[in-house]
Amino acid sequence: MSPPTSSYVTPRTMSGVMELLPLEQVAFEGMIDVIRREFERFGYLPIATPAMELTEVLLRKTGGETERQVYLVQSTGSAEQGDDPDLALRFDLTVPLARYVAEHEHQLSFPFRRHQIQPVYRGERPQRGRYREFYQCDIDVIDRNELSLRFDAEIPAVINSVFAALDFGEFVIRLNSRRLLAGLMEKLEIEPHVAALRELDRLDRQGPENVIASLSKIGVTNDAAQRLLELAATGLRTGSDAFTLLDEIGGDNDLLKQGVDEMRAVLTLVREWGVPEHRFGLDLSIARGLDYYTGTVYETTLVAHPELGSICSGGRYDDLAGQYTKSRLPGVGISIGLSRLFWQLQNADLLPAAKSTVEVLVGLLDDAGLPEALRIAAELRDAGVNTESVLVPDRIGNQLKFAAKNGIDLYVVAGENERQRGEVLVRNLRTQTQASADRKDVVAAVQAQ
RNA sequence: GUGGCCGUAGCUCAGUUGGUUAGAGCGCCAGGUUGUGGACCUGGAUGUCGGGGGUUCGAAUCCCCUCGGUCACCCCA
Repeated sequence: MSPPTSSYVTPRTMSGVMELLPLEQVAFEGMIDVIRREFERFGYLPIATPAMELTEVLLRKTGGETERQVYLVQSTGSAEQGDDPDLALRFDLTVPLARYVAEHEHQLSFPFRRHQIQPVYRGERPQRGRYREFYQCDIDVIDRNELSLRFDAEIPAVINSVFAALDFGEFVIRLNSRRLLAGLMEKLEIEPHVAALRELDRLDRQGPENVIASLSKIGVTNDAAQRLLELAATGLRTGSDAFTLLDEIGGDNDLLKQGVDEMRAVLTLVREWGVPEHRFGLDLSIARGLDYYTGTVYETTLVAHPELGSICSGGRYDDLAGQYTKSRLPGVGISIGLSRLFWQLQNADLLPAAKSTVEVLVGLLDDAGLPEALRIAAELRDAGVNTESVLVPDRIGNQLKFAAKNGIDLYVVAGENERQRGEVLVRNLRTQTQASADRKDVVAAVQAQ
């Protein structure tokens, strides 16, 4: 890529990674702050796991598909010796969690609620809004032996608080049950459950004709496929409509009866958790491709932007850490794909105007004013105001331009004129107003803005 | 991993059937304004036309290879 005559290497990142400019980074981290705050309001504790795991730990559970997407890690020394890579980058936060809980089971308290906000890595062909390194924001609850269905309802309550706080418009949490779907398939005499679930999950992308065709390939009769899709086509049912639909499905077999009963209980509990009726419902087309889900599954979409797809999804798994321990550790949780969500919001122009973490720029018009400028800045910092100091005098126009370009709303300066009068100038760039204040009142004048 | 499309300035692109020193808008920098920002005006910088090879008197333009990007599938956040 770089010309051989040039001594420079073209500065670039690999494709499929998200690197932001400072003001974008401020917005991104602002979202993380909100998400973490809401997670912690519900009692979820933070954990962090290493980006790398031992290959044998990471790949124990997975089938061929995920294995293909895992980045193997190896030191050059190890490679020179011809060793196999024994390290790999995590591709989600759930598998590391399983290892973590199994490893530290006896130091943890159950039910164990944890949140984890870290990047994960997938060796995929990069695509629109899909990354090879991206942040996941996960919460999960793990318990021993049995995990009450009440936790299945806590999860939507947390999601509700998170997205209400993020304030990107109305959203809806779609719930379904893998057990219920399995019961339905038993009723319709659809045999390979997992494969059929995956086909169902592709309904929105592939369209009904293709899904029926694929289903017939795995031995599902046309009639059964038709009836399955009819049910899936009912789409989202909120409020009492959800319960009506559950009544209609009934309970022709034990599995179906259990699934319907559980779903009924979960929906009732979500209501009791105080999630508004219009923000959650039953959607029989939600299947989730991941095969470790066994019960309730979730997907969340923005009402005004269905094209963005699911911005938060998860579910219940009856035995999270079966690969690592004899203990039976059921869990339920969700993951927000923050990098993709951020990219989508940015693209849909849904992010608020960029704002700096710097609240005040203290200007400098002449060298003689430096000591005073530094004192003013120190006073502001002591008062808890993030303050950036101009250290080399420049034209005031350039300083204001700098503040404006960098999302700083307030500009404070004590030039020669102000210093003689014992004043400071406080300019608000957003309201385009300014006023002089007594030098001693500078902190109050800034805080009044 | 499979398949399609595209590579010209930092970005979006124009470049007439191959024909002199390759252009525009936006952005960037400077000045207009030695104490007032987003507007306006003036000026400026930046390209081995992704790289290599070939055809030709002549290639950004045609051919081959290669690298990169991108989209769809697979899968998923």
